[in-house]
Amino acid sequence: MSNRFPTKGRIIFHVDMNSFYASVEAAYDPDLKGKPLAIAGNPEQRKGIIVTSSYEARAKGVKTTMPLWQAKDLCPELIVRTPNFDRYREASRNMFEILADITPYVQPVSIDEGYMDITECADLGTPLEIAEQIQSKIKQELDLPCSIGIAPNKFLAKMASDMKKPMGITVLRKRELKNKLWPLPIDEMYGIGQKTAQKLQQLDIKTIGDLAEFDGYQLKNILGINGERLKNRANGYDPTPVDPDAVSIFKSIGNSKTLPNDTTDEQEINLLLYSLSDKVAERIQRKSVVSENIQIMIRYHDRKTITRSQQLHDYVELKDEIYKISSELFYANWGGSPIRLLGVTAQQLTEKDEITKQLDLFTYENEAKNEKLYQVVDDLSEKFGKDVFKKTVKNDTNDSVSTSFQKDFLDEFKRTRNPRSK
DNA sequence: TCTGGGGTCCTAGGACCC
DNA sequence: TCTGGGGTCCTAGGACCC
Repeated sequence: MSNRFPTKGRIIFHVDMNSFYASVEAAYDPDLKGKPLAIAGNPEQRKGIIVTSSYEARAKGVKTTMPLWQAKDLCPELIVRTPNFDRYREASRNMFEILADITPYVQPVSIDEGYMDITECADLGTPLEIAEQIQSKIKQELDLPCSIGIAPNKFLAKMASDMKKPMGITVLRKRELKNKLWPLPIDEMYGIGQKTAQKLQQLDIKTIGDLAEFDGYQLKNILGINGERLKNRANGYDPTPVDPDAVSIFKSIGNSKTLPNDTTDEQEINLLLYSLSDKVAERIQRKSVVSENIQIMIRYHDRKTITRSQQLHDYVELKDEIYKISSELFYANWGGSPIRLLGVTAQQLTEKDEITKQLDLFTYENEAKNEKLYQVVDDLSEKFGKDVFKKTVKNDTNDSVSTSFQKDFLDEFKRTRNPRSK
């Protein structure tokens, strides 16, 4: 079978919305256009940090994650709005629909950016024409600005979209790397944050070009496998495909919250753990997945953060199950000092469809029609108790009953059938 | 009276198995 | 009288991104 995602001679777009939240607000309320605008949380609740700001605000030095009071010091005329996430989600949906009109090979990476593989879209025009078409459609229909990078792979497209903002379209060809990419300072490279930039500075690597030409062996020693990858990217090599399905595969689903004030009050802590568990449960159920591992996060007064997780032998999805585990983890690990933030995350997710398939006895029945199999099931049923189907009644939201196998049983079952697995 | 909340991927050590 | 080598799973933490 031929490769669905050719890695040679591809044409990749990176579409990046410009100061997305601020732009959506300005599209909603045109009076905000051309003014220094910031989206920020409520300072009363210790969330007074800048989430996004307009270019006019950025010109005054306002930056993302800056505390609100600091932003106002720099820009006293700053207009501040609290986030309207429903608005942003809708704008995002509309934006991705415009992209999907061009090709099905669209990979959203966040609410406001995504990759497209337009290699097979030659009949729609040149890449530049297609990019112009997308950009003007998003502007006309949604009143939102974006920048588009055009390149032979995702990394270069990402770097290209950053080169001209707002409303830029930048083509970055392999032969242009030396002139366009290599002169950039190392900390502007995607994948290089503060820590890595520091390490590289010590090796006298100051630009992406320096990195591209640096000794690969030494890089690998210092940065591990990432060193190799970064050097490859600096040389314009990135084979990763545009994967439209990537976004739907969640590895974890979590909620966390910074408290209005640091606390040791157990009632407050329990209440928060419960509401976080509730939110996580609601989200995993909406996505029709179940979890085999629950993690909690505790951040203390001094911002020191610990995580503790529990590997489960059963699938969980209900808020009471998640709360119980979170609570146990919390009390087993809390030292008693004041808490700034709590988080609950469900990990090792499996789609419910998948487990019902996996766990459906009839699948095995068809697969191996022999008596021994039934013997195995009988033996194991005896060992694990008759009730190998675990019935769980969802509380509150509805009366539905979900049925699943006990995981222990399934593992044992599989092992018995195929001793080589595991 | 600094530093939110949502994620992904990688690493390193220990347990355990063959 | 001396401890190999490969592999997987699990846990905790760190780096990075938007």
